[in-house]
Amino acid sequence: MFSKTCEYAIRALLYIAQQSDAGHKVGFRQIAQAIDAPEPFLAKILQDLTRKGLLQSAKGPNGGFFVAAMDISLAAVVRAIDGDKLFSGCGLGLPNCSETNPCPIHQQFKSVRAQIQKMLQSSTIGDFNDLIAQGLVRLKSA
Amino acid sequence: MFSKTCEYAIRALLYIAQQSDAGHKVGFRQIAQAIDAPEPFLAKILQDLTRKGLLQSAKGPNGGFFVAAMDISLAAVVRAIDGDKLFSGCGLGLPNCSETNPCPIHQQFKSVRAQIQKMLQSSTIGDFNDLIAQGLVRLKSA
DNA sequence: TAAATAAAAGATATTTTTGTCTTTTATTTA
DNA sequence: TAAATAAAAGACAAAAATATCTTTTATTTA
Ligand code: FES
Ligand code: FES
Repeated sequence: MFSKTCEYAIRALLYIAQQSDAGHKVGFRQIAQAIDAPEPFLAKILQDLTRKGLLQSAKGPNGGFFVAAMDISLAAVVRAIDGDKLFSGCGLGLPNCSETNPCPIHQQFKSVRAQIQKMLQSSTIGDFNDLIAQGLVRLKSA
Repeated sequence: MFSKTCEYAIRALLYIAQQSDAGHKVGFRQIAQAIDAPEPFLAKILQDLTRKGLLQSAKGPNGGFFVAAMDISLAAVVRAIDGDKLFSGCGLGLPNCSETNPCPIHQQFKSVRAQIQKMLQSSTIGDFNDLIAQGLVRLKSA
């Protein structure tokens, strides 16, 4: 569904959002540990998210990553990392999905695609702060 | 959503099913042309599908690929090629998606996943024969 | 100002996916 | 049986995704 990069990005943002909510900035090592991601790879992803404005960072002692806008949708994150293929691309990989030139599964796929978009559009990275803080959901395996 | 391999597999099966319905066996070159796929790569995929019984082949003159069972579901094709990650895997890439140890988006994702499965389970490779024969849907771009 | 801290950037490496080429085997028909 | 046809198999190649390592830059605090 999502690329590995995108999975790490979402998990990292959810974690950082929760930590920011609790008043903490976090370093990428700590984030990598919290979401079980490879450190240098995650660092790259965080840099990218920061450049794109989905995340903020501060250098120096007491620095780290933090979230300023809790109302960024998961859809925005997916779009930033994976592009909008998931939201408008053809299910069978054909170019230019359209009503006038549909592939066999176009109608059915279109509706599924809309469901996915709805799900991602209606959740923000701040929506899960409490669940995460209370330990009711996980961001890593172990 | 699906891997490129899986996209080619579905498009190829839909094409072969329609041709079989019309009484024709087809060679992999013709299939590659019909669905706009790289010939040798497609040949590999067809071999794999044949080994797995989703497709039949005949060697020699007047040979080619053909479909014996029109009632194979698209879900079975996806499962054969991409495995069942799409049907039971975690949306955030965590191992062992489960109710008791859910990730933040588990509930929402579970329902989307079920939608996808329903769509793929309720369509068979023979369901589109007429639409394809009438040229009402496409299997390639140009 | 010096030292410590932490992110940013750049170069490099590995793995997986996707795509290609050549040889072999099986089948049919003349 | 010989020739033609077509898939099967195996080795190989390129591209993209994923992951790692090292150096640089900015910031804070003592
Ligand atoms: S054309 Fe394939 S999903 Fe729209
Ligand atoms: S645990 Fe993530 S979708 Fe179920």
